[in-house]
Amino acid sequence: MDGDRERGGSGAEDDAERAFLAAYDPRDFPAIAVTVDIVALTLRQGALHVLLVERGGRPFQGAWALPGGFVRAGRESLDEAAARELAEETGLDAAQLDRVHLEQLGSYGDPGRDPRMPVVTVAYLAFAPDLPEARGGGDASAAAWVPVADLDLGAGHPAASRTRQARRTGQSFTEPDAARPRPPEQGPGHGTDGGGSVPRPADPAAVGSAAATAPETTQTPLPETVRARLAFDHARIVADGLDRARAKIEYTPLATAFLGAEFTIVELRGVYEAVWGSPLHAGNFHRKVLSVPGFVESTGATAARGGARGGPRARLYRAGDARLLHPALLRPDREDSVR
Amino acid sequence: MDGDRERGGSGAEDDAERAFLAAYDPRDFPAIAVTVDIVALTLRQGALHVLLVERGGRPFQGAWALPGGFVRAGRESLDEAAARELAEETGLDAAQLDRVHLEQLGSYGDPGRDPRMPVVTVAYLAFAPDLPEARGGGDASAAAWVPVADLDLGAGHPAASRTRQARRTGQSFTEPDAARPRPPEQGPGHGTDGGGSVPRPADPAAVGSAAATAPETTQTPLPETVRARLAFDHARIVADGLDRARAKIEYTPLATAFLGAEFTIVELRGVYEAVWGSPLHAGNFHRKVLSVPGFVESTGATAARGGARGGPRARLYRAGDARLLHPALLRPDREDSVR
DNA sequence: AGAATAGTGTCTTTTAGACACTATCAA
DNA sequence: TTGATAGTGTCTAAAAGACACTATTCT
Repeated sequence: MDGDRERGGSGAEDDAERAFLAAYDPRDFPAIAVTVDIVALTLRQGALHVLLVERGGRPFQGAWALPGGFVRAGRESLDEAAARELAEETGLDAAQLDRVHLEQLGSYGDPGRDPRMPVVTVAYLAFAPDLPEARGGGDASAAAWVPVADLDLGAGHPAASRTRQARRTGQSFTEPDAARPRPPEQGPGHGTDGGGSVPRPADPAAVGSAAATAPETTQTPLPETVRARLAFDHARIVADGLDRARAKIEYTPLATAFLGAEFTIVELRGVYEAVWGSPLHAGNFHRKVLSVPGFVESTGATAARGGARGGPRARLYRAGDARLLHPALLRPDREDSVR
Repeated sequence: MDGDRERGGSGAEDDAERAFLAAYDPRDFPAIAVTVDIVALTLRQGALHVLLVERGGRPFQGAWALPGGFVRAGRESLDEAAARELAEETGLDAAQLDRVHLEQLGSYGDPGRDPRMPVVTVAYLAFAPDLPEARGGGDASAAAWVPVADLDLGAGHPAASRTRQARRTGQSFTEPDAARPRPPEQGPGHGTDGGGSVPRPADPAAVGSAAATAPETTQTPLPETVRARLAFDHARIVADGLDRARAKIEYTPLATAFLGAEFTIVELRGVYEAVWGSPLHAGNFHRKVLSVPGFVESTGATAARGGARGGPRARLYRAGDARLLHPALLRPDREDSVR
């Protein structure tokens, strides 16, 4: 439903329609502020990072929040607003933005989520290749790519995964998210998606090649405040975004959106390991990726040099033309605990 | 991001925070009307139906639209607004509503989607068991369950599936949706979901048992106007909802939400066939459903009578406690055309 | 009696995953 | 030279799907 449907009237001639619209007063209707917020994910040094901004104003002054802003009513679509805000916050130009995958995540409008007024935010999820350091552009006092592992997303675990699905079912998580079953997506509202309680540990410290590829270059020492909870309900939005990302790379080739135009299978595996938070079998992963039609296509070239500590030079690939992976790359570790 | 972050200020003491909020004027911010619209699906006589209301007022007077209405700013969550509107439109009480699955589908806010003013609608998707005839309650002049097959959802095909994903990629659909690969979900905005262009036809007229179970009881002769395009962008929202529904029953036990508390495997198969629009192998389906842990559990009882034209009495089951199906029931027919 | 139907058995193909192995390259 | 690494081969188990078959019930 859109707008009212109370006021009657009969006869649907164009003239009457035009007259009606001319006499229409939008202020007769309840209004809510509408914003977009972006969960922008990227890989830096083999670890998953999310773009956050430090709030310059109240409320939650000094706290970290998702980049975003008001939708320009009637002048842009929600998608356009999200792209615009992402560009403003990252300083990306149109060409770079083109390489970023952007999709709607869901809307959040609980009363009181913003203490000032009713605000509905339409959250977006972005997958970006490694981007230049965020300039605290726009109106944020600072912007930074923050390792997802450093966030406290509300369930008391560092890896940040179990969202309200898990909380809803009352299951207690004793393991990081690698053990979660694949959650098909859905809006943030209701749902039947699982959270799995899984007994078997999957050593998160040993997330193989992702970490291996990256020497101990501790970039931007992260502000203490990041460990504090995010502003508004942004912790939940980020958690939902991570859930979506983890599910999405199972069925789509979107993992390639985290990489450059050309990449090796090992780098691609690094994406999956970083997003899923668990190591994958190198040999099987390699064979599987090549067996999915349209996932990647060979460039014929090979990487400039071999593995970090030796080994043959890896072949280079670029993203294929598939929009869906078939067969899919299912997450391991969901045991049979999908109940 | 929520609300402004421009106005500076330092020091985050609680008193200052309170003072700030007291002095805050929400009218400083651009406002947009926010509504919820519900794509409510159910099965009637073995065919998938969607709940529509006839618009009593302008614009689109006399056209069919999704049920929905304004969100009561600050007084209810989006989920609550959707549940309220659904109850109002169907006349369901709380107990019945409890058996309806409701989840957020996505938000739609293109400029001009409502000719009167900027409106963002948060669409919801509902799966309901066969409900009493919709009373044109609330403010709609009429409400009716309309067979999805009778809708013209914009791509020139009766089955209503290919959405803007297909249009975006410029693929031309020559087949109904049975041939679509499984689309992982995503918001309505961007995406990489496929639309598959598939050569092999899957006779949509022969949707086996679903139709077979239902004798030729042509219910409510459908108004001519339904074949006209839906109001606003509701055709696209319905198409997105159908896509979501088709994907969702692959990985979740939500197909049971279309049935009563107790059901037979054959009835469950009818749900899949109606939603996917293609016949399934009875024997394999039966074995597969029973092999998925937590999908259904036996009640011990059997149906009152056997199949319509003979056969043994089917056993009765109820929904199990699984939130996800593992292994999933993947849609057939996606060929290898997932590219 | 005849026909349709619920449910099971069995076989083949595909896919997932474990493991072993070779060839290549960095240090 | 040593050791890590890219990539392949092979085997087993799980799952998908085709087909045949039995037993039960309606007309």
